[in-house]
Amino acid sequence: MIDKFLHQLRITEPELQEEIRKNATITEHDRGEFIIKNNNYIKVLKIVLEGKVRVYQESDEREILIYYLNTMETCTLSLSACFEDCKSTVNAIVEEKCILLNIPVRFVHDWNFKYKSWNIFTINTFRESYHHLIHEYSNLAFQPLKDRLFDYLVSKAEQDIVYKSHQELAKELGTTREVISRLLKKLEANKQLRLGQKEIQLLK
Amino acid sequence: MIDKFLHQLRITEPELQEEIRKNATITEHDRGEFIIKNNNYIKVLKIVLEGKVRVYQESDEREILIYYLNTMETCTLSLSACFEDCKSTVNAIVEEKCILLNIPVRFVHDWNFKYKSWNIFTINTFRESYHHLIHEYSNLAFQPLKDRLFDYLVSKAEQDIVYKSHQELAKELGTTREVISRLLKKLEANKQLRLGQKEIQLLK
DNA sequence: ACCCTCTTGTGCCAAAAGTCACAGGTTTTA
DNA sequence: TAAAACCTGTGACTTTTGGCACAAGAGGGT
Repeated sequence: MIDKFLHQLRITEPELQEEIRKNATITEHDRGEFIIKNNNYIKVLKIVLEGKVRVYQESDEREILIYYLNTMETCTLSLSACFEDCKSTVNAIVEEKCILLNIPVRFVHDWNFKYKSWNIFTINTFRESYHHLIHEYSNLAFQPLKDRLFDYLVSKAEQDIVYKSHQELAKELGTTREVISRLLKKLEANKQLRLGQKEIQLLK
Repeated sequence: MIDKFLHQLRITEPELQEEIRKNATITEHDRGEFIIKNNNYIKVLKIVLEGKVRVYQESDEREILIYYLNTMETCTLSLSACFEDCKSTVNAIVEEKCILLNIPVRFVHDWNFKYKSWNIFTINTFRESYHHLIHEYSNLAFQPLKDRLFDYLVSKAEQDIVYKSHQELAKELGTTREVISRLLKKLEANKQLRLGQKEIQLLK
């Protein structure tokens, strides 16, 4: 399991491989479990070896998706916290049963200047996250919700089907269930999709 | 001028100082000049030694502020581009006459693993920008425009006064001039500020 | 079969934000 | 100093989004 991770991230230095094996732990988590909670200190960097984690911000009853962590991805905010002790400003919850690699923060920090491949990993994580977030940011600023919803469905579809409830979509897009229901109805009337129970089929 | 920069960023390695002096150029730019244009390739990392630069995204007639670059700050997106050749997705325009330090991208990339202080500079730039952007993102998602406007004024005030037109505020907050005018009127009626010509005085 | 929870649909109304149109200031500049 | 360009205010209207209430359907478990 770790080998696959080392390979995918192109971590080739034997010393670094050894350090990771020695200092990292592997844990399993079921759907619904919190990996990171808002306002808690971050002690370990978590890398998703398998499964899916949803990272979001909340405010009162609303939520908004920051990003999903898929296989071989790490939480950029945790990574950031490795460079300066700080509290989390987000929540992370397991969406699909997952296996995590946990690396205590002090190593993450040291390795950055010690191992070239770790340095690249760090920089790339920041870069990709930053670009992704800017993109989401301007979508949020410029696009009407209807478009954001449709784009989101397209991006999340597997074989043109999205298996999510309206409530889940609402939370990911930072709005309420009724609004999503109505917009979906409009999209259906527009023949852009077909609605089922917890199942949205994209057309064409 | 460069010395001040080296000192502020705690760049202590003599070799790196030497490299910067040798390879970087200094340029001056007047208000209104474009530093970076959307869709252009990024060839040099620009660091603001003096002055102020506004970095924003645009869509049709609308704009939205990504961040301001103040003294001794660099454009995170340019920094990112140093690690992979790519086009800019933003515009950067000079707001206050400024002096820039220009470093060709290939150096920026190499120095990251070669000089510890440069590595720290890079990581810190990414970290701070990322946190800032997440903060803006959830404001955009959760806060009504009226609150965003007021918070923005507070953050931009010098001695409780903001010297900006409604049009400028609209562009920075991603909305239209009329909306800003009306919200400002409400805030004035609410005794939170007093309106003048291109001048908004915050009260209390 | 029955209960409970989750899911979806929708009517009605309110608030927030955007658009269009126009009028009268102020500042810049030629 | 007169024209042009920018700045502010505002009425009237539309669209978008949100909040509340209620009803009906689906699905799971005991």
